[in-house]
Amino acid sequence: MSDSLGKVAKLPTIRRLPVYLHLLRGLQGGGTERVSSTYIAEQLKLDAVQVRKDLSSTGIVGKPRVGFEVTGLIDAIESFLGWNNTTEAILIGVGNLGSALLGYAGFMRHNLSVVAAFDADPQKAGTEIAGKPVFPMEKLANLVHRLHIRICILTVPAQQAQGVVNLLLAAGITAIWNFTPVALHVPAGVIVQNEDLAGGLAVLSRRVRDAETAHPPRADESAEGGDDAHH
Amino acid sequence: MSDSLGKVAKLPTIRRLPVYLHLLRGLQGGGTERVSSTYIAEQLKLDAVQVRKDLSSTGIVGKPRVGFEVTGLIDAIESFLGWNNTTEAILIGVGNLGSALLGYAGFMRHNLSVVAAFDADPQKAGTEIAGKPVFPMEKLANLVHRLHIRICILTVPAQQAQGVVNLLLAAGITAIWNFTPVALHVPAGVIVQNEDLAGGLAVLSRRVRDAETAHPPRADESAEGGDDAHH
DNA sequence: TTATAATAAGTAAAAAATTATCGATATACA
DNA sequence: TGTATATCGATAATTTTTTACTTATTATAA
Repeated sequence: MSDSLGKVAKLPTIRRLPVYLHLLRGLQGGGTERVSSTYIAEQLKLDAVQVRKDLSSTGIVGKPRVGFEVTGLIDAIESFLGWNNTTEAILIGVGNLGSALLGYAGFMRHNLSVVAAFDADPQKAGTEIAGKPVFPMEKLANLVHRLHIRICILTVPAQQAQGVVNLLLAAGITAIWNFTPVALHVPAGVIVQNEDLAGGLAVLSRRVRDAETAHPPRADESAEGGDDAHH
Repeated sequence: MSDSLGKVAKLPTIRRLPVYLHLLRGLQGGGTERVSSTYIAEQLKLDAVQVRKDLSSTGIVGKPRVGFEVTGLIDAIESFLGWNNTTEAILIGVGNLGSALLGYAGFMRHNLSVVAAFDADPQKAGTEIAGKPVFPMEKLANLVHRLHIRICILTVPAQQAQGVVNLLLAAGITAIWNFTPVALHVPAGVIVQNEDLAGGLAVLSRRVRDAETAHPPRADESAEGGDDAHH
């Protein structure tokens, strides 16, 4: 029921925290010092009670009639997520998606630093992408060991996913951010976070399909009804 | 309670459907004709009852002692998601992530076809990325209108997100797959599917942090305890 | 100093999602 | 032909998540 820092927060809450963080950083940049749950809820189209509950799970407390300190909130969320100190990670599979993630500035803002990339294609070894060196797979074990890397971003083709994971496990990786559609097989204690884009596309597709069957598309355009939900 | 095709399925179920689909396609490729919920659950580390419930929401029925027809299941899931006929979409913002998504073969497998990309940078206009033409923003309205495009993949920088969305709405777009961390403001009836990667990273970070506080990391490696959950 | 209004926080209720239980059915095998 | 067993489907129980409601606190202004 209690946690080392803040209370227990469940998955949907944790997923919303970065959204709050983004809004709060914007407010901070604009010089705002305090913010109410009501305001946040309005901006994010959420329920004010839910906002308060989410925020309270990070351990922060607000003042009645005043709201929350923007800076304090940001700190609380960041420390709750472990985003206040940099974590190093590697990335495997420098294809389309892998290359994009290497260049994705968002990571640094969230204090995940990709220190090296790997690819099975010998052509890619020795090159740099977005300033990150790409190594051949043979160097994986050594480098992971030497730098004490724990986290790996996995962006290899589906066919190779499990094979690569076996190498990762042998090298000592304990957390995998899995962008492949494969259900990875790992021993207990190894964290796998699945981030298959197909899931989001499925939800979008279904909602589009529902909207269309509700009011079939005609030659002219239309834009009413339906609903805008969060994932 | 009932739907035009299949029963109502809630978000978590819909998110799992592509995972089933991936497994089923693999089985189909291997020549397997029938599969049981028990087997699927085992492979995907899910509960067999949940698998049956998920599948039943697509309208398919299985046979006791036999299981489900692999091909029938694939068809059912695809048609439930609207993935049996191609939908055309555009993409806006040809940065790192946008370029990657343009080249992401996964889309075609899911019958979402990106027919054109747009970018505010005039340098990029006229080029091609992954075989897709990149146009300047001025051509947006005309092209969307002419091709009756409804769906847009949004991969622009956060600062420009809402501005671009306003253009999209004016052009007649009714569904946005939003890869920015911005809470978009759209009128009722327009579908926004948020796909911020920060949410997944937050869950991963928190799980790593939890695992570390549970058994603090020492100089040597370790890999026990914890749990491997789906998002 | 007191009244008022905005807001947080705690408690309770409702809804959604997951997991468990049980009966029915179809195949395999004696 | 009859029996055993794997599997589905439906119902129920549990847990999680969201929403609603009530109480308490604090700044503001009369």
